[in-house]
Amino acid sequence: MADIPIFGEGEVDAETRANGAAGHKDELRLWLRLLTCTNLIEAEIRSRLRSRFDVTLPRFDLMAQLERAPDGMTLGELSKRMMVSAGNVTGLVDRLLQDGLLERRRAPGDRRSSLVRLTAAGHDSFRAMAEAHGDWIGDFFAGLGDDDVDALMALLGRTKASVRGAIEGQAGIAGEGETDNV
Amino acid sequence: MADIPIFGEGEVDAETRANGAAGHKDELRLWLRLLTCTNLIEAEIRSRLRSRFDVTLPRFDLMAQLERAPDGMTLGELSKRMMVSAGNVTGLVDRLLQDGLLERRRAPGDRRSSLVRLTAAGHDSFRAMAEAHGDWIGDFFAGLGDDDVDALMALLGRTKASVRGAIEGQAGIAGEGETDNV
DNA sequence: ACGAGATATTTTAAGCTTAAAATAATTCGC
DNA sequence: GCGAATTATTTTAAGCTTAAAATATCTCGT
Repeated sequence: MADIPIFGEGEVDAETRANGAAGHKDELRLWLRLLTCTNLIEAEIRSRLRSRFDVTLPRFDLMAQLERAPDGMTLGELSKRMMVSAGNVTGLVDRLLQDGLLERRRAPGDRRSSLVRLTAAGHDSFRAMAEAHGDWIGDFFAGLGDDDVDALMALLGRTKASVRGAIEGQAGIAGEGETDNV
Repeated sequence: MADIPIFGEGEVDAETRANGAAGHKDELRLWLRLLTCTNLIEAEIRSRLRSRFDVTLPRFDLMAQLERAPDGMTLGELSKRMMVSAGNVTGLVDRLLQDGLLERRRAPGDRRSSLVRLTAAGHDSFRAMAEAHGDWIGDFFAGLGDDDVDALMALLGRTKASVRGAIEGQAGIAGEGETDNV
């Protein structure tokens, strides 16, 4: 098997070869474009955070989660919200503690877990970064009109739902109750 | 400075606080949604590649670049196309060589660089993965109609242009000649 | 109160990633 | 040809990331 095309669809050969047998060419191109957009933005944010604030993106993300939780948050909750592993959070928190941006205390009712929150320094530091970050994002999307932004939001909302459907309900459990938090 | 709101825009307070002073709320939400979609898909691909093919996503990406270059490609070219650092490619190539999926030879006219390409085993291995990969992508976007896919492609195209404009031409060099390769 | 299972976190091992410094080879101007 | 600047790659140091195993604690049924 191999050399003989099963379906004849015009210029299938070269395209299908990079594709697998089924016809997912458009979706594949869409995925690559989505990935390119995200990587482009993410790399630039990463680079600016590093050069202008000497901070990594994961650290910024963690601080962003904490900024609206004045009473602190458990590592487990951070892990869930950031969609990263628990071990990852352990390391990030360690390093932020060393930098004096976070403080940690035992959780009141549960000796297994602890709460972390921003220190005053951490809060100030984050506020400065967040302001710049917001401006950068504004600039990145400045070439889109309000209607484009709305349309993209809607389409990405459908995309997210489609992906979640494909991942979770392999057999079709549709109306997920998950709070969207993004 | 700080406590006194400069503009009064209704429910500004809570929103602006997470936002910086300017009004980038919608763009910020758009960015987070874009990021969520991409992360969702990427994490699932990563997980399936690992569990079903025992391969990492960077390795898969590298092999994908090589698949259409039967005569091989330099590490520098791989670095450019994959949009990762040169040192990164060095390590990936090393590991793929060890696994027998790549072969390496000196570049004909330039003793600084070398060419790598897929071995027969690497090619076979990639083809199997690429077929599954294409199917997964098809499933992830199955909830979108053809019109949605087209609309997304177009909007993401504009987004990419907007971001590149914001990054490169800080002062406005618009019509970049770059081949898009994605 | 006991123990089984669940939950929160840490540790470990391996790999990915980058920026910056180090090597090595090429190109180009003169 | 010589040397300076450029280019290709590797090395290094630091941090990010994950899955899986290990700890510690909690919850619940009985």
